[in-house]
Amino acid sequence: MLDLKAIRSDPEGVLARLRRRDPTLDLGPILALDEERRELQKRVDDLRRRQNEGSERLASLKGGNPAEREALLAEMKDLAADRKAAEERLAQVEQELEARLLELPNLPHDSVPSGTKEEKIVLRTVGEPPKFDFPPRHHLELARNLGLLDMDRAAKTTGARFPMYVGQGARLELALIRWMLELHAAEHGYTPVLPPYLANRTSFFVSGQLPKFGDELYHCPTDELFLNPTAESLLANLHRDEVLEESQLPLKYAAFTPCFRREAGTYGEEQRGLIRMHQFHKVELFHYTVPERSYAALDELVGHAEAVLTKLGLHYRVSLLTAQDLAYQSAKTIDLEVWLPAQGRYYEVSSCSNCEDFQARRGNIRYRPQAGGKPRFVHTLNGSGVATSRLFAAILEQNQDPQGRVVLPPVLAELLGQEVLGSAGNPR
RNA sequence: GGAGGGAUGGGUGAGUGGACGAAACCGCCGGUCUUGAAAACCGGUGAGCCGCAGGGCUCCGUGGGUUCAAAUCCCACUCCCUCCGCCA
Repeated sequence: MLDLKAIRSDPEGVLARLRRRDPTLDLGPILALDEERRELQKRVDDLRRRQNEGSERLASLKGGNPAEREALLAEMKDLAADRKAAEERLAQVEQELEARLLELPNLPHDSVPSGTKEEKIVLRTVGEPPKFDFPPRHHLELARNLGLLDMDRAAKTTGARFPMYVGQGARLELALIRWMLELHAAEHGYTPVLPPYLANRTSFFVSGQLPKFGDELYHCPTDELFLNPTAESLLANLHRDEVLEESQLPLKYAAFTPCFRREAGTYGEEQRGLIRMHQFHKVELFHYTVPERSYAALDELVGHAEAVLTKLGLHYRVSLLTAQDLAYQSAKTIDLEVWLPAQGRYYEVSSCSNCEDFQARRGNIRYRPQAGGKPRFVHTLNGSGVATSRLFAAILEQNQDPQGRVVLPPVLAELLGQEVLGSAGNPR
């Protein structure tokens, strides 16, 4: 949520920044509603004041002149009725204003380039794409042949685009998850979290999925709960309505959850294999920081996510998203994209964002400055560290051999106790 | 699922219709004392809206209601705790 005061004090400036992200955005209705709200508020305040004064007089009049008392009582009844009417209109205007404000996305940071999704800036490329003297196989083919995935039976039990990891596939997936969580906890100073996988409506308003992106969420209407689409939603609500001490900051959490997304729409080739699933696994990193530190924290966060890829020896690149490509709640986003040889392109496995005070404002998450003064909103950052269904796909494709086996990177070979997937003795 | 209890400021917690934005304690800030710190003592210290300001207004889980007037009375809901039942 944007700061209404900031909008009011510089509407043109705010609008210009918003339009870098979406040229169709408009502030007119919000400004008009704000104006109306303030007028109504003044009227209600004034009626209230008169009522408060009358009440005091009435209390002091006890046992006094009955006629005077009677007259005052009649006057007070009118006042109460007027106030009630004004309050009702005020409530309507406030509701409308709130709804419109909740629909506005965050302002892009000045360091974010203008442009469309396709115009993102590749900041650096790490490692080299592996060279194959044979046509690299698709991870789906590799996984099927090696008995790592059973997509057909997943389709039978659940439907298309749900993964079923089996055998060594299940072991590999779990090993990756556990290894990433340990890496962030032990080496990067994160507190590990296993949050609930469902959350209530309020939580998704705070994180920004609602009201605009409800279509993406799986909804359980009997209990009014939603399935977690990313642990960001949960972690952004951990300290909702709290006033933290500055000395506690930064708070850094690493959560593992499955992620559930309806992915309404079609995505062509991405629907094949593990690229775009309704359910995938992700270790999510989240920071609560003071505003002054949040952009330094973004760089650190990207580094923590990158460590996963470099330690696995994967080829990937780092991109800065343009204003039009930013997620709704983000002021600046840096993506990590891993190379999938069979597709001949890079796919996002991590998206690291600074949401500044956008989520903090929605969730009323503040901290008390050490130097004294009023509580201020914290800045929140999130990033995948990283999403594993795609990581799994990249490991298979980048490490395949001519026989269709997978030579595991040393880190994973140690975790699984074997160097090659598909070698003799591999349970099928 | 059944029965009961509860929700008050950064924290604990008192407060059952009119001077209550709210006792007390803790925490935090400032001061006295001290070479310095601690302790002790003194003072200050909730959040937000409107206004240039004086100032006004709101907020005691959420939403409604009663009343001239609600933290306080009534209704509904949410969450937490205890006990019983069921269950991995």
